[in-house]
Amino acid sequence: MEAKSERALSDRQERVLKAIVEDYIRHAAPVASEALVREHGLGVSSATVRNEMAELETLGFITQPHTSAGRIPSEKGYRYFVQRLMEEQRIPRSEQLTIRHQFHQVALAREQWLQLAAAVLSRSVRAAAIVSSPQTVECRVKHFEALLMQDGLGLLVLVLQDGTVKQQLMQVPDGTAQEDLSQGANRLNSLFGSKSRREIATLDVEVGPTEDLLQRAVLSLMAQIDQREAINVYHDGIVELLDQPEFARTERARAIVEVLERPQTLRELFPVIPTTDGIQILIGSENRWDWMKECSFVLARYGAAGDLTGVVGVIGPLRLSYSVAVPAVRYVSKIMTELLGENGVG
Amino acid sequence: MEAKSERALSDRQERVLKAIVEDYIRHAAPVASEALVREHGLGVSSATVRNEMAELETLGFITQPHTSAGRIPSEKGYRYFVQRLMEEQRIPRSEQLTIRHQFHQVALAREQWLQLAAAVLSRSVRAAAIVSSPQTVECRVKHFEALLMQDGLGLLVLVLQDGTVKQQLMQVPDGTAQEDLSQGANRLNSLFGSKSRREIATLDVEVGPTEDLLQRAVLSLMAQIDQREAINVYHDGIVELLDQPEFARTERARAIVEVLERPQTLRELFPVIPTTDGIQILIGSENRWDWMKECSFVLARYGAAGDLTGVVGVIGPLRLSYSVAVPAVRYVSKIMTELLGENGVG
DNA sequence: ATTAGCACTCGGCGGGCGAGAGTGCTAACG
DNA sequence: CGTTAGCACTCTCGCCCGCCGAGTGCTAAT
Repeated sequence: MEAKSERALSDRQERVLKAIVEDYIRHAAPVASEALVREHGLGVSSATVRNEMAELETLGFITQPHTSAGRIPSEKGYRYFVQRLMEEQRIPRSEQLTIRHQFHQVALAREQWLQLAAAVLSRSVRAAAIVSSPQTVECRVKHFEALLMQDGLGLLVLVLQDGTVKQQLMQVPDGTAQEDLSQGANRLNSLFGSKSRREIATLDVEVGPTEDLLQRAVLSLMAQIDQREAINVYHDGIVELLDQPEFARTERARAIVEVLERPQTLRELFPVIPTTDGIQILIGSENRWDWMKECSFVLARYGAAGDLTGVVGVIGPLRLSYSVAVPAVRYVSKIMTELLGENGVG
Repeated sequence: MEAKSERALSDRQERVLKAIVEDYIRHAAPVASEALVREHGLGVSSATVRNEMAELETLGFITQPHTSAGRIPSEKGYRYFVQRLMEEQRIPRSEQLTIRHQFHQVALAREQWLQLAAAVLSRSVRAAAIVSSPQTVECRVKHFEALLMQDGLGLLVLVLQDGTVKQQLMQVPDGTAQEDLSQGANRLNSLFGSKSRREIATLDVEVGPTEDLLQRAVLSLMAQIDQREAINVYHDGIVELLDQPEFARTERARAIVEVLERPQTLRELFPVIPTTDGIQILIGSENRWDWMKECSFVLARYGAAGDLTGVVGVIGPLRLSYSVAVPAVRYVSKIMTELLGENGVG
C-alpha cells in the first residue's frame, strides 16, 4: 500500500479525481459515478469510473461518508488537486480594474484599504478573508542622546536602525546635570546598539541611578513604537461561511468565527507564512492547530520582503474554491504591495 | 381591550412579567407557571400565576408559542420591562478598573481602542457589539487664501469653521499672478463662507477661469478632509451570537451577520441615535428596518455633543440581557468620551 | 480492459405512538 | 371575591419502524 501511494496516478485517475474534487467543491454533496460520467464527459462507463474510484479510495485520495454514498475528496485528495490538477481561474480584466480602482480610491487611509482587501477577497472567493496590518521587524536601537532641557526635565532622542528618529520628554531628578546624562548615555549606547526592546529589557545594567533612568526611558519609548506597529487583524466574510452547508449548524461555524474574532491565534500563524513570494496553501490538519482541522487557508505575504510585510488570505472549509482563491489572493497581495510601496514607509 | 391596555399593570402583574422576562432571558425557554413560583418566590400558587399570565397575554405582554407551552415575552413585554421593571446590574468595581486599564494602554492609537470597545462590550454583554469611529460634522469653510509660490505653482490655505487649517499645493496656469489669485479668492470667500462641500459643489460660479480653478481646488481639499473622517464601523462578538440558541440554525444568524459586516446599513441607523446623552434601546420591529425585526439594540453616543461623536452599542436577539447591556454601554461610552477629550481633536 | 446487470447496503423520510409538560377550566375554600 | 387544588385536554418532542431510492461492489459477458 505504501509502495502504491508513491506511484503517480494514471492519467485517467487524475481526470476522475479532478472531476470529483471540482464537483464536490461546487455542490457540496458526495459525488456518484453516474453523475461523474454524465456531467464531466469522461468517455467511459460508470462501472469503469467505479473501479477507478475504488482504487483512488485505497490510495487515500477520496473517501465515502458511508457505504452506498458517493465519494468525497480526502485531505490528501485536495492536496493532490491543488498541487497538480487545479487550473487557476483567471480574474476577468474588468473585475481586475474595478478592484484596483477601489483600492486607489482609498489609497491614503491604510486602515481603509486593509479592510477593503478583506472585503474584496471574501466577496470574490465566497469565503472569509483575513488581512494583517503590515508589520516592521521589531524596532532596534542605533543610538540615543539624552539632553537636559531645564532643571528636572530631559529630552530623550532615539535613533533607530532603520534611520527613523523618535523623541520623548522625560523627568529627571532635580539637580541632574547635562554631563550626568551624557556620561550615562555614553556608557549605555555601546550596550544597547542594534538591540531590540526585549533584549534591552533583559540586560542588567546596574551602574547607577542615571543609567537606570535612561534605560527605563528608552524602553518606554521603544515600547510605544512597537506598540504603534502592533499587528491588527481585519476580517470579513463570515457571512459567506454561514452560507456554506458545512456550517448549517452553528457549532461548526463557532470555531472558525472564534478564531477570526480573536486575532491572537492568527498572530501565531503568521510567522509561519514564508517571507518569499508565493501562495501558501494549508489544507485541514496540515499543521499543528486543532481548531483548523476542517478549514483551509490560502495565504500570501504582501509588502517588501524583510522590511514591512503583512499577511493576506482567505479561510474556508476544506471545500474551498482553490482555483478562484489562489489567483484572487495573489492579485490582491500584489496590489497591496504596490500601494505600500507608493505611499508607505517614507 | 384598548382601554385595558392603557391601565397600568397591577403590582403582582408586574412581578410576574418581570419574572417571566428575566427567566426567559436567562434560559431561552418558554416559562411555565410552576417554574415561576418555584424559582422566583412569588408567594402564590401556580394557578394564580396562570390567571395573571392569561391576563398579561390578552394585554399583549406575553405570548405562547403554542397551546400548552409556557409563555415568552412579546416585544411589548420587553419594552415594559426595560422602561419600568429592569434593575440595572452594577459593574463590579474590579471589572471597571480592568476595562479602564485596557483602554489606557492603547490610548494613543484610536483604531485600537475603537476595536477594544467592541471587544469589551461583546464579552461582557455576550452579544455582538458595534462601534463607529467618531465623526465630525461635515466640514465647513470659514475662509481660504491662495498664494503664489512660484510660477505655475500655488498654495491653497483653507481655514475651516472649527478652526483647523489645511493646506495643499495646486497647479496654476503659467503666468498667473498673485493678484489674480487674491481677487478670485476674495470674490469666492463671500460665497463659500460657512458652506459645506456639497453646497459649494452645487454653486454655479462662472466668473472666470481662475475662480473655476480655485473652486475645484477647494472642493478637492475638502473632499480629502471629509474622506479622511469617513465613518468606519467596527464590530465584534459574532461568536457570542452563535452561542445563542436562537441562532442555532445559521439562516437566523445570516441576517444579523450580514448587517454587521456591511456597515452601510448601520451608517443609516446612526443618525437616528439622539445626540443627547443617554442610552437608546431599540427592540425588535420598533423601527423601519425589516432585517432587525428580531434583534434588539442598546446604543449610545460618545464624544462631545455636536462636535466629534460616534456611536457605540450592542446588538443581540430580543432576549438580550438588557440589565447588563445598559450599564455596560453607558460605562464604555463614558470612557470613550473621556479618551476622545484627552487626546482628541487638538 | 471495459461494461452491463444485479444484489446488497445504508441513510433519509414520513407516519404512528407514547410520554410529559403545561395549560385552562371548574369547583371548592376562606 | 380572590385564591387554590384537581383534572381533563392539547400539543410538542423523541422514538421506533418500515419503506424508498441512491449508489455501490461484484460477477459475468464482450
